[in-house]
Amino acid sequence: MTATEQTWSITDLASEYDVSLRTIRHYEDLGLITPERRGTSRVFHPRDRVRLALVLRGKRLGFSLDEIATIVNMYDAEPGEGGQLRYLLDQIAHRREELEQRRRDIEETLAELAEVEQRCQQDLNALATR
Amino acid sequence: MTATEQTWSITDLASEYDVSLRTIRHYEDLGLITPERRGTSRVFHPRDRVRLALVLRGKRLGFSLDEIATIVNMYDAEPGEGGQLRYLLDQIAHRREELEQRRRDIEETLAELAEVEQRCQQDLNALATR
DNA sequence: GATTACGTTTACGTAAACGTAAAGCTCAAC
DNA sequence: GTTGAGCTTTACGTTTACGTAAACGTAATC
Repeated sequence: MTATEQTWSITDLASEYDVSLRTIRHYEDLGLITPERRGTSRVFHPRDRVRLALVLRGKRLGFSLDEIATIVNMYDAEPGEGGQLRYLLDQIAHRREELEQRRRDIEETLAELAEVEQRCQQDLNALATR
Repeated sequence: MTATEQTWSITDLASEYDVSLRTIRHYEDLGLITPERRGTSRVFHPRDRVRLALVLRGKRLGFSLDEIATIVNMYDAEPGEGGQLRYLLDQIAHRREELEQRRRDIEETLAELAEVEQRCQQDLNALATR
C-alpha cells in the first residue's frame, strides 16, 4: 500500500522555501519543474518539490539556472545508450571538480575568517582591559 | 631588506586569472581593487593581486560583488572602536554560517553525483557484458 | 450577488555583471 | 613620421533572474 501521494499548491511551496510565486513560475518556464495542471491551477507533486529544493541548493552554490538544469536532469536520466552514458559520466566528473574547487574555496575562506575573528577578539579585549 | 615589490599590468593580471580587462576595470569601479596610476596607466601591486584573487574566489562561491566587497573589506579593517569590532564579529558569524550551509550543500550534491555515477557505471557494464 | 482569497497569463521593467564598440593617448620600433 | 602594441575613457548593449503591474478566472464566504 503506497501512501496516497501528497500534493502542494504554488503558495505552499513558495512559503515553505521562501521564494516568490514568480520565481516558481519562472522555474517552470525554464522546464526545471513541471507541475500538473488541475483546471488552470498548478498542482505540485513530491517530485516537483524535490526538484525545487535541488534548484535552490544549486543556486546557493552559485550555479546558473542553465547549469542547474543540466545537473538536475542528470539525476533522472534514462539509462540510454553507451555514448549517452559516457557523456553523463563526463559531466559528472566535470561537476565534481567544480564542487571540489568550491569546497577548497570555502575551507580557505573559513580559515581566513577565523583569523580576522581572532584579531577582532584581541582588539576587543585590549579595549576592555585598558 | 624587503625585496623590491613586484608590480603587474592589467594584462598581466587578466591573463594570469583568465578574466577580461573589462572585468578588472569593473572591479576597480566598484572599489574592490585600487591600483596605482603611473601616468594614465594602472599599476597593480601585490595587495591588488591578492584582492583580485579574493574577489574571484568569492564569485566561485556564488557571492555578489556587493557581498564580496563587505567580506574582503573585513580582511583589512582597522582596529576601530568597540561597536565597530562587535559589528565585524557579527558579520563574520553571519558569513561563517552561510559558508557552512554551502559546504553542506556541496557534500550532499557530491554524494548524489556519486550515486548517479554508480548507476551509470552499472548501466555501462550491463551494455558491455551483453 | 458582491467580496475575498487564491490563482492565472502577458508583458514590460530592473539590477547585476560585465561585453562591446568607438575614439583617443603614448611610446617604442621601423 | 607613421605604424603598431598597449593602454585609456565613455557609453550603450546584453544576459540572467527574476520584480511588478495589469487584467482576468474560480470558488468559497458573507
